[in-house]
Amino acid sequence: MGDMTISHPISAAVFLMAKQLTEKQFLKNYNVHDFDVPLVTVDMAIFTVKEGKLQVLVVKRAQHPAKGKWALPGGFVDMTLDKTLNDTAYRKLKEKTGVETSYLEQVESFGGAGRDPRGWSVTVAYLALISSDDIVLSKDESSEDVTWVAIEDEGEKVELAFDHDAVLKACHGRLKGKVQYTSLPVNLLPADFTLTELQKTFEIILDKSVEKKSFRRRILDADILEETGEMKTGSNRPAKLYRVKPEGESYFFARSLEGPR
Amino acid sequence: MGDMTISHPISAAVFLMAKQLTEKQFLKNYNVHDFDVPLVTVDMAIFTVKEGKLQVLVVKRAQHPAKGKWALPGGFVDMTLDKTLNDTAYRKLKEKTGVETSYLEQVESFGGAGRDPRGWSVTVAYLALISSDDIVLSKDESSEDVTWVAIEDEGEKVELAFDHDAVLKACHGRLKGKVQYTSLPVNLLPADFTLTELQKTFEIILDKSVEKKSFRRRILDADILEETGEMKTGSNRPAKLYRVKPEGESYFFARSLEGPR
DNA sequence: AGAATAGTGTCTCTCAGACAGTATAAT
DNA sequence: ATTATACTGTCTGAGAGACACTATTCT
Repeated sequence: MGDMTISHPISAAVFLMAKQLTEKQFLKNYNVHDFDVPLVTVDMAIFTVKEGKLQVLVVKRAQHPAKGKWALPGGFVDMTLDKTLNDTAYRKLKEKTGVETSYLEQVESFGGAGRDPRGWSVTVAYLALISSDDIVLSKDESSEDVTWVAIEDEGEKVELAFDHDAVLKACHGRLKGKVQYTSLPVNLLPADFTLTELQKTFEIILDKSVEKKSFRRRILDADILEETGEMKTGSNRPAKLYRVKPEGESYFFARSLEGPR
Repeated sequence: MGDMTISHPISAAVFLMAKQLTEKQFLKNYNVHDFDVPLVTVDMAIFTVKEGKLQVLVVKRAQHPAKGKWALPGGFVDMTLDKTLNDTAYRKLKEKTGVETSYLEQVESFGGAGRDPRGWSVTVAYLALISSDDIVLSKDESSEDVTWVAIEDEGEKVELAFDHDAVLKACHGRLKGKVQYTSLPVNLLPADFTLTELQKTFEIILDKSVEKKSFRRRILDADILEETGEMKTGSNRPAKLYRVKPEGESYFFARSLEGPR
């Protein structure tokens, strides 16, 4: 394809013409390719709790750049498929995990000249939470491998391509922060769960223990769960099963968990 | 970060070649303009408190598209001037207000096919807080007018171009949300201020009154301010002047302001 | 002196932490 | 019966709200 780029940032001709045109005429003459523009991607930190650990999904890149390196799943906005950035995020989530519905939240955008060797680029980072039950990992032509890696608190283990260490850190930070004063972790569990399971999930993310009575009081008083009527057996005393009430997935508490005195 | 998706937008030729190339060769052949890419802009909600009201800076667009309409200040990332998105934001803030340092926070990115008539576009929204003392408004060739408009809570008055109503709403929402549990409003005041002035600022943003004693206890116990030693005279009893300690500008409280019982 | 604004004393209320106690299952 | 897990009772303490009180300046 011929390179018709005019150097940064706007051609003088186009600029001057713009002045006396109607909007319609202006748009007719407007061509994105007259500019140097950043690349735009969406990258995701898809978290789950598995084997008692908070884990994040990474893919091994099958293609340049950073071929063979681990990275957060993501990709270019597809201007034909995606009406919004959220669409891109949902599409990527679906492609990698098969999951349709789960908690999705935009975290932060990273942009700069140095973060991708292809040039000035912007990535919009998303955070996704899914139950490890729901997942069937699947790779596509862009990744030669997909796997979960545990987040060992302070210093994630696998080294990631591009600036994905920073992206992951931002997403992990957001998750940890919000767990202090929201009910977010309900989105990491299957539809029905016990209070002990929920508490364990909080503890894993916060990487500290939570006092049982306070926890139950807090969650139950918030009135965001309802009993399913079923019990979970298998351990010793059976435990009540709960499910999230509609709208209960992102309750905000007025007070943060404070941790031990 | 991006994998090379085959479908639109990449040319099949480039894609096939990529497969057996080294990264160096790949990058040599890589050209941003082979793709249809979104436009990327930064837009800002610059807030200040003036005349007892929370106000936001808007500019009247001097050029297409949306010529003659009010909009949030912003513009394209300048790939030569800006090393990161934050640089773009700082540059825009400086251009419009002359302010160098103030509180700046990335809020959310908005992307979609319909939000700008020039095509699929992404804007990274930033929130800035400045003291109304520091400002000298200045327009440039992109705006024919610049002004402050009061945010009349629930339903901002001036109608904004593009989807800037939504962008402003997101920024305003973030501000209001964080004022519940942070010390953010200190960034809206001049360097030295009294506790009453600070309280008033909180009240203006929250659009509700705050109890005096609780407020002073909360702020003082947080240990984020220091006395300047000076007093502010002019009203009746003089008031102690305080300034923000280093690192005190974004203190997080463990409990939210709760409002009247 | 009276008005206005700055600043304090102190009570109540809510909710998190602590921790011991009770309940119900598996073995 | 013992053990393991689920669940509760109830005390303490931190910090927010309420509101009356004192302090210092102005007119």
